[in-house]
Amino acid sequence: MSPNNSLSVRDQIIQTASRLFLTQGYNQTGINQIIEEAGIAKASLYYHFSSKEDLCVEYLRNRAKIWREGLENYLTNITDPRERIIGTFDYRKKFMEESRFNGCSYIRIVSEIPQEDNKVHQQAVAIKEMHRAFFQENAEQIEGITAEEKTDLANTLLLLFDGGSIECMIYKNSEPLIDAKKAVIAALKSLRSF
Amino acid sequence: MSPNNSLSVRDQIIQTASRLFLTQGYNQTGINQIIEEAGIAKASLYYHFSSKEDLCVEYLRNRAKIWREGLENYLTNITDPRERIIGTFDYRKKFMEESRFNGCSYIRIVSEIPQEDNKVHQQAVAIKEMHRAFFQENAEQIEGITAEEKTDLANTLLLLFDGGSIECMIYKNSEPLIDAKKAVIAALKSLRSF
DNA sequence: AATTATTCATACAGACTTGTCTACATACCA
DNA sequence: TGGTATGTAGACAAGTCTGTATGAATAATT
Repeated sequence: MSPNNSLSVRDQIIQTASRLFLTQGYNQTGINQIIEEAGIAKASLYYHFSSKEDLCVEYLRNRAKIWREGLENYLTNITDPRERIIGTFDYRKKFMEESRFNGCSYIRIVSEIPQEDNKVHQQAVAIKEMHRAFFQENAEQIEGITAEEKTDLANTLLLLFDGGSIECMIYKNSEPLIDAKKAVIAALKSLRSF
Repeated sequence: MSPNNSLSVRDQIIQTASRLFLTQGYNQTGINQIIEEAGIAKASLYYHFSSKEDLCVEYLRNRAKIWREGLENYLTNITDPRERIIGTFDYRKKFMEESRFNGCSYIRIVSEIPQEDNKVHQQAVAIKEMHRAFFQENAEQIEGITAEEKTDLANTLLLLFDGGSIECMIYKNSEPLIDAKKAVIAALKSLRSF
């Protein structure tokens, strides 16, 4: 019975909160604006989420899920680890464009909430760990290079991924991720086995 | 006549605001906390700065100045552009350690204030431009490579610089900047002239 | 010596914040 | 038919925030 669409109230809250957190920032978005733009009652928000922090944790989980599922879908049928790595940067570019260059939710949140004992902060760091693991796994599947080269490659990929994501936000265009992809290809080419 | 030291009231405000903006974030730091911890009156703050935003702009300018002067000093007597580039990552590591891994003020501020028409946001982007120009200038001084290679190198350096800075904040250690330096050396080595 | 610049302490306005509560309506399920 | 889950509207508490105002004291400068 949502006014706009067929989303459940809970999903309507998550979707509106995501849009506002991304375009305005977490601390500059109030509960009152969320409920107003979502078209739901305040009591409904607090029925589904125990606090604004809790809502933010769910927002981060949801963003991570959208990224993960979208990436998996994008990389379907690509098995070569080098191609999967390059494809990840292509998809990141697409993801950032679809988010209107506000997309790196975990960097944004860690910037806004630097306290390590905060559960929102911790959730953001956990998402970062997911990205690290992804690159580590794919680097490990590259054959003909040493373990050290694999680790170095994974670290470099993560740096280029984060740098590209953050610069997309700063410059409001996706050039940095094109540059990052170039650097990734160069890094892969400099490996012995390529 | 400051209680703690011999700083002027204005410098005392900047210093306290810098510490709090970095450790707590801009939006989670109130004017009242700044004046209390700086040991000055509220009227004194508004005598020197017309608003909190204005204070934040000065904070960003001051951070950029500290970085720029510290880097120039660190690179004294180093003329080879490759060595200057590598030295920049060494100094970034040092800088981040001294800032207790909260140091990338411009990324933090853009994350907190994503509105492009905001003067604080604009000042942060201006700092980023300074970094871009620095890498561009040094890349251009490398001899024996094409103009395109110079541009690609500068872009890669900026990505690794930002990625390393942000990951230092996320992981609260300087490993990412060690990794970034490694990647920089690899990128320089892969150039024809090296 | 007189003027101006700087600083103090503190009260206050006005708007905002998150979260609670009341009271009621609807939907589903047993 | 009765109970539970989910929803609405909106008032309210209790605190936060930025910025202004008042009125006096001290320091620097001319």
